[in-house]
Amino acid sequence: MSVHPLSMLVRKLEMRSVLSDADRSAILDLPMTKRSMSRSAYMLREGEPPATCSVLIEGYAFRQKLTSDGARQIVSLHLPGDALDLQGLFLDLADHNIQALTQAELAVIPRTAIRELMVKHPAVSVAIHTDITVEASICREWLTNVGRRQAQARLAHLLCEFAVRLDAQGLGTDGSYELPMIQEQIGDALGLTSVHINRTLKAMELGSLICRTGRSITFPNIDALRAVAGFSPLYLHLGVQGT
Amino acid sequence: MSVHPLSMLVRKLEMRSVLSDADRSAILDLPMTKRSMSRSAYMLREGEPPATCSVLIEGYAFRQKLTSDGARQIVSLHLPGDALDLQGLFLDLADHNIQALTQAELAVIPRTAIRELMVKHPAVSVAIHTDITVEASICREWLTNVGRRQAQARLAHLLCEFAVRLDAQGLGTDGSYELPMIQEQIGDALGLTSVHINRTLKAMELGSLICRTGRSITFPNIDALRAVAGFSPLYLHLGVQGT
DNA sequence: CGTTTAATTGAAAGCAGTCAAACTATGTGG
DNA sequence: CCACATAGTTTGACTGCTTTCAATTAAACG
Repeated sequence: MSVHPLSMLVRKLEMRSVLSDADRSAILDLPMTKRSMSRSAYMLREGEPPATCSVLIEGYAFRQKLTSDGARQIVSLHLPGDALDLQGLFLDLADHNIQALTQAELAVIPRTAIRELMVKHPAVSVAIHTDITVEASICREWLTNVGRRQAQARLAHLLCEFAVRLDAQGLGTDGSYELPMIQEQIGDALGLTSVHINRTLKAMELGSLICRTGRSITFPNIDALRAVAGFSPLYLHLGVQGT
Repeated sequence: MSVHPLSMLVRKLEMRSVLSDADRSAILDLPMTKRSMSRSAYMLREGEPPATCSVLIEGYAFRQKLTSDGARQIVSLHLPGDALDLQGLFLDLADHNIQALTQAELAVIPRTAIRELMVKHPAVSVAIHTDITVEASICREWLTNVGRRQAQARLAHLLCEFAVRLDAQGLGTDGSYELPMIQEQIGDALGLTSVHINRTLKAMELGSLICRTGRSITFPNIDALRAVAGFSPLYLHLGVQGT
């Protein structure tokens, strides 16, 4: 059964906004070209005008900023079904880089097409703005995570968030998943070094908070993990199901 | 000469979006009630539905999140003319707290009035969404600041940002300003302790990056400060003037 | 297989945190 | 205007989390 490439985006927008049949099909009728990105490939660079807006069909991606002395901070993570850079619709120049985290498949949509869609379908406009706003909320939580939690809690928090978001996109595998990031990237997302990520993972394993086989992680006691993280999913704005 | 309370908001929105005379006066005609907030008073609490949307007329405010073990992270700072919680228009529950940083004057506007305004005036809608998006951009930069810079660069970055934003709102006093935060709040914004803020301020004073008299700060060499911070104002999306 | 990339581990150093005390400013009531 | 209380700043000594540097092992890839 072949699924429409944008159906996951529709699904995601409908988690937080109400769309009519007309809205739905207008989204699915958006003009788009498919594109494959290899691991680490740049989809957008800081300082460039965001020409297009893509939706992740398969694989993972992240946004990233570099400081003047070359350090990297990952500022967001994207799952299949996520729209990359909807915010670029409102800004002339990108303030960050977007990169493929794994080999990825994109649906590339012209900015103008989305703009027109938003004018014709106010509900879609609201849905898109809601999505942008939720992303901002996640960023605030990440800031809190990096600014105010220690390594283990920070890492636990990221793992909890990833689990909830996978579930929300219908990609959940119940108590276990394949983490698409190498330890250096985890560090870049959490404001830590890869070496310390390694040690922290080991410590969490020792504490029976996680089990690892390669890059696949299992959570024997998700409640304990949430407690360590101080995780509360309110900021993901998923409604009651995200509890 | 008495100025309209919302004129600073209009000014701010026009920095990044084009508004017609009709758009401008529609904003100025928004129904509102004035309200005074004393220092530290809460304007919105996490978990609550955001009932209204206020604009800061005078004084300063900040957003803040608390972790489960009581630590606080300040996630944004607001100057006179800033709209507080425009993003609340799209979410059912607040994911953070908003507090007055100093004694402050607000124009409180009903959510519905803004919603109606946005429907009738698409340009205002775009301006508001642009504003929300820029706030998200600032959050990403803060995340990078906290995650990847050391104390002195982190603090220097905050000081640079504050200077540029004051200028942009027409509140600049050229090479010097009164910082509205106590050292503990600076620490909460930067993911550091108040003690360390104190020591870092002292170090920067010794290094002739800043001069202090009470809470007023002067910048004898703003270029050196920017260099220490690795500050680039692109993320504020002010156009060329923010360079 | 050999090569590259990533994970792991150890030892040492450093940045920032903690705790506690002293000092200064600010504000209030008498 | 003083005395006192409170809030905020400053400083010292010590601890500790995280980084750095370097080397080793394991995994992934062509």
